[in-house]
Amino acid sequence: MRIKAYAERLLEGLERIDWSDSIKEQQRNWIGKSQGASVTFAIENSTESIEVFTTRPDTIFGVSFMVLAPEHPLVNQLVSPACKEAVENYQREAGLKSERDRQADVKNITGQALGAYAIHPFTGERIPIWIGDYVLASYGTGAVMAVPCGDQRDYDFAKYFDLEIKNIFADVDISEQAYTEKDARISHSDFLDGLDAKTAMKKAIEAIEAKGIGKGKTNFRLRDAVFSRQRYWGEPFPVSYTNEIPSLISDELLPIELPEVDKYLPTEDGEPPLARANKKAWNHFQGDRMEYNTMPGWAGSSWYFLRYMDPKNEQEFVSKEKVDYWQNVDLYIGGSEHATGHLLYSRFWTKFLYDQGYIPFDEPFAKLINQGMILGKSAIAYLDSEGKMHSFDLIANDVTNFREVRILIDLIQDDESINLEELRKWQPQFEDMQFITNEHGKITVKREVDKMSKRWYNVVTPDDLCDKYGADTLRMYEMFLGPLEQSKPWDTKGITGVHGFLKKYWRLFHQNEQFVVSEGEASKEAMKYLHKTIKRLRDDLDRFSFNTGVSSFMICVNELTDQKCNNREVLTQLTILMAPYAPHITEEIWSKLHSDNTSVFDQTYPVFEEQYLKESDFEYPVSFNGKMRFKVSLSVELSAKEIENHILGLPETQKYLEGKTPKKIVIVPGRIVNFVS
RNA sequence: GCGGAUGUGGUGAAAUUGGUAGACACGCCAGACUUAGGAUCUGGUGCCGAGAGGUAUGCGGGUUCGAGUCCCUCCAUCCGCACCA
Repeated sequence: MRIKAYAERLLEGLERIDWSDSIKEQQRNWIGKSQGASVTFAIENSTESIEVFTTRPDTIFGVSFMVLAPEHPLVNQLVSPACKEAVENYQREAGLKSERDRQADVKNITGQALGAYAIHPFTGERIPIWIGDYVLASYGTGAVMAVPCGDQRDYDFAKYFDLEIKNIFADVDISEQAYTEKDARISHSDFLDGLDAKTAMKKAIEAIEAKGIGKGKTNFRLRDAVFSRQRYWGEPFPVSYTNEIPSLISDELLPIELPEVDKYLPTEDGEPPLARANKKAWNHFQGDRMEYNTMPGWAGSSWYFLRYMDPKNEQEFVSKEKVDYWQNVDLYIGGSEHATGHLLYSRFWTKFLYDQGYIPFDEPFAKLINQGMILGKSAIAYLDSEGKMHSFDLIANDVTNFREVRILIDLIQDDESINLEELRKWQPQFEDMQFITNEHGKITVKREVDKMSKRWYNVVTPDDLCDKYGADTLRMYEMFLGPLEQSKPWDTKGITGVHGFLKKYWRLFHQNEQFVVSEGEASKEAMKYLHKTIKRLRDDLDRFSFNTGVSSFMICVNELTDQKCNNREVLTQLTILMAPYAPHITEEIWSKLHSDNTSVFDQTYPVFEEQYLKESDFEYPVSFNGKMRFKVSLSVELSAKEIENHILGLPETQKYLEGKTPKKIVIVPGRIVNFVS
């Protein structure tokens, strides 16, 4: 999949979508755009040449050697007879290491001279060519022009192998390390002398292009992706082979379904699992054999949302009409772990389909919210070298000589100690374990927050809570925990608060276990709180602030309880308002409010009306030098001058002014009063 | 190393455009009703202080009548990428 061809547009599109900075930045990093130039270096006594990519063409006069990746295709041709053996040894060693290992082992500088020389395009100087595994075959051209004065890795390499380090920066000391800033003037560089980096870069590229040895170029870190997997679970390709020549299965036979196999494992001779299927196992078999590879996970995830618009369409993945109507996804809620996988591929596919004219948009998800993960609290116990378990509180300041072992969190009691009886039964290794207990005879554990995972024994399931408190309580508690985007450890300590709230809501409708609501007009106060709540919830919902939404309901129910309000109209509106948050209890209440078999979910959602909130007075906080001292309730009708006069006349004001005349009086009607002295 | 995010009570957190810091809960304290409470209700609860008051949003500075919020420096924690030329 040539995702690289879309690199520039995948970057540009980020400007137009409402995603978090962190995800956008992750995608930018992953795409890894760098601008510079490609330069071709001729090779002494050879018709071959080496192309390099550099982001610092301005430093071309600082080149004192070149480094190729050990796998570079020219290495074998260029190596001198004298260096041949050493080079081959080096290549073999580098080949043994995986790319990951090579990248992990950064500090270890290795390399080998080829005994060949390139020619500097401007100075004509001989430049020794080396190989080194700090140069990656898969990035750029797999070769670099080394400028030790301006690049720390080149500098380290040069120091280690005692290669020349030219200083081409004016007034910069490079005796200890390379100078990687771009703010020095260029020197010892012929036509670039005296220029700043930016100008020099432009001029260097012009010179390189004029000489016909290269051009300005943009490089991307992003790599093209293989679109096949040697796994069972994945969409099968509609492809068959005759004499190993592939051909497409015709449309009317689609879809090709996964065939049954005896095992989901590769065959003995290394073919993918689908090779296990016999002819009859395929719903349509053609040619000598079917394609054995399946598609990767992101094949379907990249565009499934389009299919949702038109799931029964047998002719197209989505009809023009439907996709024109629905357009792209307005809001996508998903985990940030998909930042450089699904979320990038999906953008790529969408752009491709847009280019092909199938869909009218080129970004799949207009707004993205990353919900935080609910984390688990692992319990860690400590074993000494003899296998005895020590209470954590005894050894907390030094655990270096202990081995950590994770304990099933169900065995941890409220005081952070292990239920030892249960522990012995849990796993055989603990059956005869000896314990070094604390003064209470207990073994405490250390708690650590991790992703929930079976291997950490820190998984909690919501089932018990659901049994105990009901689904509504659990649902609202999850919302109440904190901001949607924030990760947090699962902690059920506060769940009784939400449960109590729902009971309090229930009690608004009941007296002595009888359902009682009053008819007639609601009080002004009750309507005010109802509409305050409607407004708050509307704003909270706009911000996806579910935690404050739940608290808005609590405030409202507390207030209505205090007012002893059981007015039918007010409680009906509140119930509709709360239905999305606590669907079960509100539907139950609804059925008590209405005997006509309607559902609370079919009702019109309450709309905020300003008129109920009109206040005649505002309680002004009166501050002196920014410190709030007292409050005074005044009509909202008053002008700033009238407020000032009234407040100046108050005895408290005179007390805090201590007889002085204030330098300045700041009055913001409807907000604050501040005296500056 | 580069980039992103987050730092507020004992705890989870709130404060939407700079305008009463700590809403709403948990926990804790005191009380009521109870044989009992993991039920319900009332009051209190940032810290220091008997009080008046002082002080407080990671540290330090700045802008402002006024800063959790804006600007600068630093620190800590978490996450992503990392020999990318």
